[in-house]
Amino acid sequence: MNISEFAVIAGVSKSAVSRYFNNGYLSADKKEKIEEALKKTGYAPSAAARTVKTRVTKLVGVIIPKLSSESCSKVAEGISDVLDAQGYKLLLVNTANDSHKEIESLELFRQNRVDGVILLATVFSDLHKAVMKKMRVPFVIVGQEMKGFNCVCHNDEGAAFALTKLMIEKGVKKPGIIGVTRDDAAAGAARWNGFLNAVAKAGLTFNEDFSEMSEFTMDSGYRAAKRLFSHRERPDGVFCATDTIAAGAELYCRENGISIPDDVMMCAIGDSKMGRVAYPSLTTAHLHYKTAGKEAAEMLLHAIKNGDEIQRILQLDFDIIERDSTS
Amino acid sequence: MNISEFAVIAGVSKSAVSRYFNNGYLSADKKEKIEEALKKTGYAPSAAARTVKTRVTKLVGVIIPKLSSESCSKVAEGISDVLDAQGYKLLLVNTANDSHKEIESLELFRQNRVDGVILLATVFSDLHKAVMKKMRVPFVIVGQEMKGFNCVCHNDEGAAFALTKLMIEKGVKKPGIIGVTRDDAAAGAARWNGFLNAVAKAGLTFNEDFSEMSEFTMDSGYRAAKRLFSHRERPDGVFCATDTIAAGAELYCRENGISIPDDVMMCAIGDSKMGRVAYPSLTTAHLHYKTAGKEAAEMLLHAIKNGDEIQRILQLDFDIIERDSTS
DNA sequence: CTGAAAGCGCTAACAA
DNA sequence: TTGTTAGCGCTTTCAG
Repeated sequence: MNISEFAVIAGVSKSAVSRYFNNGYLSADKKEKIEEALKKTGYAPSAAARTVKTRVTKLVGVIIPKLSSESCSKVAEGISDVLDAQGYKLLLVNTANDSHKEIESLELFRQNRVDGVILLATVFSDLHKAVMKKMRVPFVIVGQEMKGFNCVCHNDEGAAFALTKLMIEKGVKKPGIIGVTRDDAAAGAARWNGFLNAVAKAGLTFNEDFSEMSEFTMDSGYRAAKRLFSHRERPDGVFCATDTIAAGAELYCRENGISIPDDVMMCAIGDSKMGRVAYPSLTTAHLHYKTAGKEAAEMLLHAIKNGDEIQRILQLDFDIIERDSTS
Repeated sequence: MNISEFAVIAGVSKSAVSRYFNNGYLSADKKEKIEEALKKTGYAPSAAARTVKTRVTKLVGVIIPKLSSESCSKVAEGISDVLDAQGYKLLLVNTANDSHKEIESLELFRQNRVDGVILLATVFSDLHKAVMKKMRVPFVIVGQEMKGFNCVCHNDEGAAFALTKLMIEKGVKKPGIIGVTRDDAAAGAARWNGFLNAVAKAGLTFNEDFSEMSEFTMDSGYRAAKRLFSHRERPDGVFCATDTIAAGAELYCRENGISIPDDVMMCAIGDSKMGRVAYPSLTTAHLHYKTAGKEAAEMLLHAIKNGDEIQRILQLDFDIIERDSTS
């Protein structure tokens, strides 16, 4: 059913119906008629037709690399919270870390005339940047700092620094690290830097044997720990890029009689639920994921409303949570 | 820019442009012209205008109660995987367990002429059912069985039964339970029933003191465990409705010198990451969340394509994962 | 294979 | 406060 048919049924004009759903410049009499007919017919105006006319969609495109990850889903929830409180709808794409899909999604968003885009960051190519520049709508990147774009990010380097410093203050002399690829600016590069800086600043020399690369999984963390502890000399404190990796590393230690924190301290970033439950419970840095999502959404809304050209970068601080793995 | 302006720039007719984006009933010459102009202008056709004309949206509405929960986000990921492989877009609403918001979302979906709706289930009111019936598009409910609707659900009762049976076979004589509200048909009622049936079938009598109610959080699980173990007599095996609850309960036990599995065995449903890391590692039932999401999406697509009137209920089985908490 | 033209469902002047 | 009317950007006959 369309507005004309519905208007006939309600016994009013098209305009009256349109006004009912918009301004409300309407007599009580007609209003009532419309409401009655609404109950009878279940008519709902077509958002598409309205969009053609008004050019407003109240749509925001959101790109998530991996919805099932704890951090991503928290950010997404934050975004959703503020966006739909403001009457915006979410067009959600889970790219599964496929950068080709990210580009496609951007095209999709353009066709759907989204009012803005929020992008959870992982690895950015030049193609990304080019396509992003081409979009004429406001953009917010979450989780990574990037020249020329609005960003909401975490203090990854600071958190890695603080955690490493903490271990050193607790007596660690031979710090080690299980990190991730530096292609990932936030979880990779920044956290490596924070770790390395803390080691240098403490006047310790960093033993290359005490560093391993890992994927973002427990199993990979487990295997990295295995490699790490296979050398004759062993670290007495390990910083892991993520809680998940640390959980795998703790598992390896437990299975191989390496005592945490006595033989080796351990800490990581993320404050996932896992870390609290792990044994020993994991010292970690809490990153405000949900808040990041909320802030990103608010930043986007601001940009949409004010057509801002000036970029903003918001960095959220972290909280260190000391638990048994460094006690 | 619209199709007419773009057509002028490309030096072809509107129709040619339209054909380019649809059939492709087009000479190579014009095709080339259009592609060139596309690069120059970055024109993208308006999905809304197309929808007004064709009445197809390729949109699916998805309602999630709590995006940041591990199980929900896995289901969502599964849904997303198959839906956007088929060119469908996701209109995502996180209702935060607010049933009022669920109803609103349905209205939103109707205005946006979604081709179908997937609803992650928690607690259903009559209002829900009424509104759902009113929608003229296919519907799939995930996580709960419900007469009159397509469903993809888990064998909650079977999993609870199997887990409880397992503990009893391992020597548990005084089984206890930390459950959730029966208003939740799946995580509540079904799992209670599975537990109770297993106890009865084993010829054991169930001591009312050995049952506690919990929310879906670790803290609540912790407190429930505290109450559970405050009686003079204690259970020697506890089934928890969810891994999260069990994690809280394990924490309580560890802090209070109650040894798992020696003093009390423990198990739960969900196979969350936490359970693997927990100490002792948690015996659990793996529910195929991501698969459920995929199946739901496929069921929906099927219904959309075939306009099926006949309801289907798909029940996914579980896998028992034995770990140290019942070893 | 192509272009002109009608019309999808709605909104927003405009004149009443 | 109301109804009439002219489009919004697109697709799709229809006649060439």
